[in-house]
Amino acid sequence: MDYNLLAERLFPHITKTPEEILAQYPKRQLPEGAKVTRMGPSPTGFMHLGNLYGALVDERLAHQSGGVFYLRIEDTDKKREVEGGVQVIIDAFSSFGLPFDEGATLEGDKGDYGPYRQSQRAEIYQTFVKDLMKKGLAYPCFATEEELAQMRAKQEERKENYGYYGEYAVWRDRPMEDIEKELQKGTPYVVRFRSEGNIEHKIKHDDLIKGKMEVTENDQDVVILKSDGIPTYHFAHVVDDHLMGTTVVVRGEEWLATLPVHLQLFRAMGWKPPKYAHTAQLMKIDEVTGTKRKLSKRKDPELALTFYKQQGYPTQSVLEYLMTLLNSNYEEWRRANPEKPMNDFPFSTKKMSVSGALFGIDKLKDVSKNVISRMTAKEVYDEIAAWSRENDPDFYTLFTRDPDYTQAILAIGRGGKKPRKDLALWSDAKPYMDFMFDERFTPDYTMPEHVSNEDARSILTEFDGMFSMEDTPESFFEKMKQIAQNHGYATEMKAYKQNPEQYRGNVGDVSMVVRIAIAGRQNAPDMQLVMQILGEQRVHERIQQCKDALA
RNA sequence: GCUCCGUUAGUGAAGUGGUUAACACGCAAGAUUCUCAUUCUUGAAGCACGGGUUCGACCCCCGUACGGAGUACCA
Repeated sequence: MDYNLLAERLFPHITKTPEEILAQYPKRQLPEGAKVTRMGPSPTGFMHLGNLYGALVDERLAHQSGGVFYLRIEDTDKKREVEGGVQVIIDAFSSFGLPFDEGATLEGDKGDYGPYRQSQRAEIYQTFVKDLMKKGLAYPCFATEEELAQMRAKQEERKENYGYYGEYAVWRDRPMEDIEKELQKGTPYVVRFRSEGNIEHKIKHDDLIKGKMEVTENDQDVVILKSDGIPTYHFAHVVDDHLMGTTVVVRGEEWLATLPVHLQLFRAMGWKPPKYAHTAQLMKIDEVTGTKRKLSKRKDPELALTFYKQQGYPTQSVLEYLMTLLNSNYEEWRRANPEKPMNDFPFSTKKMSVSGALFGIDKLKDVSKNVISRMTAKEVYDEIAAWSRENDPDFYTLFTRDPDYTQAILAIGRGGKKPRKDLALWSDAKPYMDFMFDERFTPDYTMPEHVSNEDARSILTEFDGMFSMEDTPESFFEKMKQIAQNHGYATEMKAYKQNPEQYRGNVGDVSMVVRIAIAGRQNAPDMQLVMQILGEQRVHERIQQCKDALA
């Protein structure tokens, strides 16, 4: 068999040599130890947490080492490609603030190692395939889908390993005449790699996350070029990551199974493989079976990145939470350094979980409360405004009507050592503060159990006469005590608890009556501040409204 | 079927050949606060199972079970 002849017969249009292409991708000039990572999503129109999870690892590894983080669009499967898919990818990452140094952008490519869309690299891949073929390491395969299915069925029946290998690799050593005959007929064909691997052999692999392990050598003649002339992931990965100078490949552990194929291809090409970091699968609890399982794009649309934006999770919260999943010592670091930017954290793949990570909403919310509590009122205001504009236009109108007013509300209990942590999502803002807007003020005037409506009215009347915008929290509470005393309520909690029968209630009840009148509910932030923000007029109005309702 | 990976409280997770097996979320109780939100204290709850190696194993080895992934002209 003349392999040169075969290669020329199949790839007459490929005139470049591998050397010429290699020359276009010079070694990157980077400082010692700098890592080059890449994000390689497919434009399927769907981005999920797993993508972000991996991207965060990529981004941290690169930028922490002074390296490069780039975006490569892996659009080798036309069937799954979705219109606007690239836009979805770029939007998703930019909204989470993960900056790519180079790669595909909406305006085209940025950087010297492109093109960064695999669909535009057909000639490059084919050049290397042709070269492989000349060396007898690749061959065309004309097996049809039906033939492959039959092969599989036979293997199942015989309880043999599935796949295209050994005696099943029927096109592996066909004479040129057979090939020529199929070509004449115009039969579609793929190109397969000629594997010399043996499943009796084990390969040692040291994974950045999983550590040392042994995998079985690959004996399958995998497809490297599909019938449309576009490579499979396996081949594109090897060619691109070599040419583009990737030093660390971060990908999901589902790729572990094909690692032997990739290692084999690197070897055949005469290239040094990158380091690999296989991340644990992001899991969820299946609602039906109650068991853990890999999150699925089809079944779990709620795990799309867009879901979290719609629900109103701050992007920073999602990132912080993912970081806690990624590196278990992150939380500890965050407690010690509450003010530092996340990127100051020394991220390490060694601290990553080797088993699955289950995404938990409760934990996310906890992280989010802390994240939001660290923001200023202005920042929170801007975020809620942006969120509600998209997702709750009615509330947006109210919320932004008087920015100073709204921000004053948001400023209550903010800053200081023990900040309030009322908000986990931007959507929490509405129930938290809606009583501050007259349009949304829907009071529930149910008084505490042992406070009669008459008492309540009397308390309110007295308070109405005493209230002053000049009050401080201290003077306000003094007034509460005074009213309590005048009505036979205990002024001290302790005194009341010791002898509850001696009082009609306690100062807490008095405050509660005022709170219910002003806020229309039993829990609200600091009343004195709330009243200052509402203004004298509305305080009086609300007290009157409550008294009327109780009459 | 075959290959590979995994298994520490409800969840995430640290960790070591000899420990009272961290920590966080959640849960429960209590304290503080006029309510709530905070904050603090305390509590319940764990090394999948069976062998072996060893003076000693959660940790090392071998099985079993369970879970996951892959086994495509998808990535």
